Amino acid sequence: MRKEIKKNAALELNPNVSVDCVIFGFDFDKLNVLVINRDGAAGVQWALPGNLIYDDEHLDQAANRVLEELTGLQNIYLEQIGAFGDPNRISKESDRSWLQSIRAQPEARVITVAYFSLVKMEDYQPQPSSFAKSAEWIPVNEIKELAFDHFDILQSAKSRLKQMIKIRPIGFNLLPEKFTLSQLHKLYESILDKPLDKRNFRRKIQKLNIVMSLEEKQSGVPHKPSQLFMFDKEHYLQLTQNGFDNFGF
Amino acid sequence: MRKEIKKNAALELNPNVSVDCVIFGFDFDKLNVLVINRDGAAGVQWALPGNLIYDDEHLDQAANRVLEELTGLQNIYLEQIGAFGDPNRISKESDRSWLQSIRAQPEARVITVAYFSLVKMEDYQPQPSSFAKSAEWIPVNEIKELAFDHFDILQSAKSRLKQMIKIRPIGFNLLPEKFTLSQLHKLYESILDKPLDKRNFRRKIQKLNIVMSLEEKQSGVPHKPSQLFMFDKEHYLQLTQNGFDNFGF
DNA sequence: GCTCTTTGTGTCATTTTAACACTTTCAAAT
DNA sequence: ATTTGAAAGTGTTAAAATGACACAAAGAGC
Repeated sequence: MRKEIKKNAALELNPNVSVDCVIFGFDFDKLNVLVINRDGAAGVQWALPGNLIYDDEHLDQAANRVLEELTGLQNIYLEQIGAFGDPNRISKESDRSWLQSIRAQPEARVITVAYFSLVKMEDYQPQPSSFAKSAEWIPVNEIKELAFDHFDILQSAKSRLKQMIKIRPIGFNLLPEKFTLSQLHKLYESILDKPLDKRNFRRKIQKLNIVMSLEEKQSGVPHKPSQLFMFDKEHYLQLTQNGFDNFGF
Repeated sequence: MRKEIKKNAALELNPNVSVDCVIFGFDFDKLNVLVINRDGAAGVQWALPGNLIYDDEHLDQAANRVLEELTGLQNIYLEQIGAFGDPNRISKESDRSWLQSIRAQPEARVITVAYFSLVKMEDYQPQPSSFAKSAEWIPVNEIKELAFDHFDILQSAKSRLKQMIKIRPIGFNLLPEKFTLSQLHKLYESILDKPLDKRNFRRKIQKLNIVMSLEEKQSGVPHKPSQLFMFDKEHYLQLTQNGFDNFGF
């Protein structure tokens, strides 16, 4: 009988726990984050996509759900950053009133579990004016403020990404299937936020054996066309499993 | 007025969020974890110390509180691992009945936020039979099972510790103020779970400039007495702040 | 003074890193 | 057809880091 009650509760939101996603995308030039906007009194205000979890839902499931509800994408690289739970996280008045409009219990103490995810930007171009909430890609470095404690979460996400990319070749999730080494190079520079020597970078990547050069070349570019590469899943998996200490740039 | 209500709620436990602590200690030979025991039908069952959070409490505060309630220790190194929230985490029958006995809402969906902490074992020796719950240091490698999802949490804690110790010199939190290089050496071997060449280890540590050799030597040991060292806070802080990429063993 | 146990130390061959500049290839413009 | 602009691609060298390896020194206990 207790079980029955729980089953009925299946579709109930847990008022105390939410997930928020820091969704990174790379436009071949810089790192971007997908944010949703709300129109407030003081102009546009950005927030990370997120929502309360359902009572019978895994945290990872909830994050995937939020991601899919927003972008329609499935099977996306997603990793937990951690829990954020300052009881005073809703300090700004604008945050308060926003919550009033979307939550059944706007004053509840909420712990949020943050995730970061890596998507290929080509896979999702937000429509300029979609229905409920409109989303937008914003360059990471241009973001100075976000709702709630989302700016802190973003900072954590950035540093976690920085850390992870030195340990595992997750950067590939941000690139299309075929890419050039220059694009990969630029990607690493964007994430690590510092210039990397071109020749040393290429040497290091190639020695890892995680990229395979294709027969194909770029075309239509007004300069020497670049070799295209794919990444070598077998070696990649091996490396991610064995831990792979040394990607140190 | 809303505020008043919140104030009254200050002492209320949030039924949906708990913290659990993986408390590591080093006995100069191997890594240990502090677990609390419960007597069940099927013999002794260990669990990580943890509890529900209060509604007005920071997560970090809650973890510190749990740690202090159990050991009396304050200002301990503590770092969040992440949130664990399998809705089926209470699958074992023994877990269920235990919860019945300690929680007001034993069936509630609980998200737990896990922390790992590093303490000097000399600072806390659990009394063989303290009052409510008795705690015990158990060698990490001997732990095969824990209540709830605590075993998963322990695994995460171990791998996080492995990771962190390569990036920051946090190992010092596990040693007394004065220690020998052999002790430090053994500590690293225990955490990384592999042998490290003695001379190469010493070379590397010394080059980092985070240890200062004291004038003092070990005494009373039936072999050549070892030089004692302290760690150099200034250099340590510098290194932890600047990120410090390369501790790679 | 002999034994046991742990400390403490140096070298060398190999690998890894960082710094650095010029030629090639294509498209577009003239 | 030739020129121009823009990014691709490529190798060497000096310095630093790594990993492998063995033996003498110091004290306690007998």
